[in-house]
Amino acid sequence: MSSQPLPHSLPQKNINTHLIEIKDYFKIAISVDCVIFGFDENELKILLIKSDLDQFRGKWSLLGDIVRTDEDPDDAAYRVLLTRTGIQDLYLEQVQAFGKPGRHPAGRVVTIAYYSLINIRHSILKNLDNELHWHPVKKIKQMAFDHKEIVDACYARLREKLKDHPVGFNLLPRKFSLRELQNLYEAILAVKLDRRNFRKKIMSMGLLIDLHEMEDDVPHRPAKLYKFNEDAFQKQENSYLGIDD
Amino acid sequence: MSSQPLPHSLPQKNINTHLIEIKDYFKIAISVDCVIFGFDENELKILLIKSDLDQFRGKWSLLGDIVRTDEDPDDAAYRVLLTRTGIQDLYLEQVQAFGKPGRHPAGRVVTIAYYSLINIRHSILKNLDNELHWHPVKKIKQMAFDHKEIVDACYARLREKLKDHPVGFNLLPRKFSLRELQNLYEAILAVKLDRRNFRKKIMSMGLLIDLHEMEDDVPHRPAKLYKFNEDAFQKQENSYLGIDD
DNA sequence: ACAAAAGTGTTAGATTTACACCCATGA
DNA sequence: TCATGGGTGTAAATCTAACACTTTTGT
Repeated sequence: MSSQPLPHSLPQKNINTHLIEIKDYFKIAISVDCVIFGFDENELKILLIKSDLDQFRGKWSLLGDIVRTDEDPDDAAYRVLLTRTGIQDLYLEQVQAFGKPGRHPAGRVVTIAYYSLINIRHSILKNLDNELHWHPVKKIKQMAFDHKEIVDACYARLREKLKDHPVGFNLLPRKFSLRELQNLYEAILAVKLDRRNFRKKIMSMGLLIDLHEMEDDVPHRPAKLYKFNEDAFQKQENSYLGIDD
Repeated sequence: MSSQPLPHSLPQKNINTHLIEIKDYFKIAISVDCVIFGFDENELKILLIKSDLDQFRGKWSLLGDIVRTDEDPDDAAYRVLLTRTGIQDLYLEQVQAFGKPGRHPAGRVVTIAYYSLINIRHSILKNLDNELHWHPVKKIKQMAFDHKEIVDACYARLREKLKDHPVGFNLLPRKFSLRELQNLYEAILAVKLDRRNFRKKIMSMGLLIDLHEMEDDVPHRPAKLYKFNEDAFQKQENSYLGIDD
């Protein structure tokens, strides 16, 4: 917060004000890295791949790729996700860029981190992808590159998001019980929730459609099944933004 | 959310798993752009510069620069801020990357957006920077490049941040009255706040130190002056993270 | 004395939390 | 019939929101 004398040489040219030659700066590559969250066996998991780089042999890394010369980074992230999971329409959100020099041994690579929420059951992981595995988030200790830091940032973002926005549905199958939804919230937020209060809160959001179906093959009283009310959700988003209404 | 058959050609190589040649991808430049917030005349303002690029002649743009080949993007943002405002220690937070192809006329430039909070009075804007101006956020309609979009994203982030974190102090002088602080909150959140409730809430945070000084030269009853309690704030942050305590 | 903003408590309403019993199913 | 989790309501506590008068200063 302290004032400082200005350096003597102010920049006379600037990328936003003058058309300067930027070809000398084309020394940095851009990649995307995806933290793909899934929910299985009451645990929040992320999809990782084994790195073959010497420096990181045996360590796990995120799924990512170089952004092509004419590609929108968002599209690159969607491409990685489609290629690896086979899922086309999924929840994807950019988190932030990571660009410390030295973070990638192949050269200067600035990566843009995304997180994605998918239903594990919908993903088609090919056999040849036997280096792909779902890891419980809680158990991930170290990773290749700065990917642990990226995972931490994405997980923190997901937690914050979930507190205010109903994104959790993207991690569940189309039909789910309130218990499954609560397990999901408890796994992500790492807290225990009161069952009655949770149900009241979820129901008051008005985003569930009662399917009038029951669980099957459970060794106890079966639970009712619901689906997410996409239309009601869209309407809420719009009125929140002052578009509708 | 629908499943799709996998494309036939899975990538056999990947930037995170194999050491691939990335020199062919060195076609993209990285820049940083800073949304510098200041608070003056009870308005939230941002520091902008006139663009001289033909395409954007007369339009306002953010302060930014190319990230140097061996430079951490965070450092590049600090560099831009120091160079332009003369302020060394300031609040800076990365928001996200913007990288649509075609967003910059000089070529493919992916920019990392930051926002910064400064005390306008501490900034030293040099005379030769007569193209630099403070603009009320509310009045900014269009800008050069995709900078309006960047400003919107940074302003949204600031609003969210302010709801839970006491970052507003960075915009005020060291000594301030509760009225000034309330004006700041009202300007950023674009709401009217109840004076008594606001004071109660702020006081309950325990982050103000009563300086036992009064305003001067005001044509009405002078207000007490406070300063931000940096130590108490740090202690709170630490205990929240489970470090201390 | 007047204008202008500072300072200060209380009450109603809304939200959040804590908590215990009966029910439906499969084994 | 037993074990397991499903389903449900109420009361206390906390937080939020609404609201008006007196005080201090400069003019």
